[in-house]
Amino acid sequence: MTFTYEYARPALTVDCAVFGLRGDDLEILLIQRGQDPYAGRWALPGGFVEMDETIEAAARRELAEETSLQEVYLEQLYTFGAVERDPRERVVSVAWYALVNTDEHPVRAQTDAQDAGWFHVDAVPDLAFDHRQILDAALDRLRGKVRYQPIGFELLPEKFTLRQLQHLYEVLLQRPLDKRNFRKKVLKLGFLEELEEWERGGARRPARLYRFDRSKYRALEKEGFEFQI
Amino acid sequence: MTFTYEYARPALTVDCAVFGLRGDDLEILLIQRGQDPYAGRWALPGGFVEMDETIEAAARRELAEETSLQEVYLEQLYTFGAVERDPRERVVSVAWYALVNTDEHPVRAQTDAQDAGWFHVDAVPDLAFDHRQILDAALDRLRGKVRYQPIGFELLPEKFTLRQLQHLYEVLLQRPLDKRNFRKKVLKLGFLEELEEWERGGARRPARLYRFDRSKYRALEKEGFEFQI
DNA sequence: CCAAAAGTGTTCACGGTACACCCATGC
DNA sequence: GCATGGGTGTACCGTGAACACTTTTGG
Repeated sequence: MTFTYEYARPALTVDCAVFGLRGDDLEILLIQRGQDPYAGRWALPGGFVEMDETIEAAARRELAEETSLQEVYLEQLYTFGAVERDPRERVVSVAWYALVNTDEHPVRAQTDAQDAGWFHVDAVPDLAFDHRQILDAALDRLRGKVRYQPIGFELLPEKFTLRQLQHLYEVLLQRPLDKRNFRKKVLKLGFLEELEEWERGGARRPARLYRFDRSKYRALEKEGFEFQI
Repeated sequence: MTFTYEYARPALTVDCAVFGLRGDDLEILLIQRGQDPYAGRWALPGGFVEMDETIEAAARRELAEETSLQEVYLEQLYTFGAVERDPRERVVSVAWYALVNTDEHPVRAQTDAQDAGWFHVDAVPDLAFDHRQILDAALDRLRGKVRYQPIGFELLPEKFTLRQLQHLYEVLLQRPLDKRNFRKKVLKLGFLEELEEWERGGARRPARLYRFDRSKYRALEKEGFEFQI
């Protein structure tokens, strides 16, 4: 079956830059392409938009198909439409970025992908298409947005220590933060729920666990409150 | 001539939310559609992306064709891809917003459009498609971005008074600003060039003119400087 | 000389930053 | 008991906010 139109149309795809925090590193999820063009090359997960799904649904479907990720934080980044960005034909791609907690979201290679894996964002191999450019745009967006929107929590487990949260900001902002000032500031914001639970397993004093309270955040937001880290 | 593909493809369009400052008001440029669907309805200027142009080029071309605007500040906003957003068939639209100085950019209706006109952003008629949603997203973006990026100058003439600049921020942020504090702050930023020229024609004391110094701004930006209003 | 907007400084409160030590736990 | 990271408070400085009068011009 084929489809015929009066005017030529670009193909429409989605691509996803998926970020995760692993130990001390900010990592990006890549798949190794199984088919031409760029067979064998690493690339962002993505694929064609179907006619009966929104573009966001297409992004989620491709993530699930290629990497088995589900229910991640996903936000539209930018649409890339250079004429020659795909060597086969004109392809316009709506890029998204996703944030996942690598503990709660294990990843495995699926259809279309030979392999899938996490790479330190500073040690990414040559990528297919213009995916390097997409990745850079996603990193810029993430680093800018994390300072005034509570998206960093998406990279952490549901319950986390203040040390983990501080470390996350240090990795994203690429500068050290003062422990006492960070704690004061973030607790004063008023949307962290202090739990009666403590970290386990380390050879040291266990740290208290906190949880991001979305409803409290939304309430504060409505009152015109703004934060900045 | 027709074009045939193995898989169905959405049509791809661009739509532009063009903002201008007119007197005391923030206005949006609309065209009145000459053809179905929504013939006679007001809409954002826009149209189909051609195969040999980038999506940004498509946005600029449509603006020129429908409203005769050229060389405006243009930035990608968001891509709208709801399945039923166009009653004819599946159409995905890359939305852009533009900022123009209404004095230096007169507007007139061109091809496809019966008419073109400026509307106060709080008095916009029913719009075609999902253009109301696009306009709201553009307004949010503009109001957010103007606070920490020097895009407001795009709405003013090249030479402007501090009064005009303050007024611009008051209109965009929808709150009054203190004259003395505003002047102190904005002059201290260091990227306004104080001219030896003065306003003309008013029945009052003429105000000094200033100019936004882009190269000075870029230099400050490189040093890690950030502003916030 | 009158109306209208231009232009200008100081005080105060708050938040950001710098900075060092004791405490609790596991081994 | 010792190593490791958890947890805490204070002093200073710079920025943001509040606030009112004099000056200049055109008519």
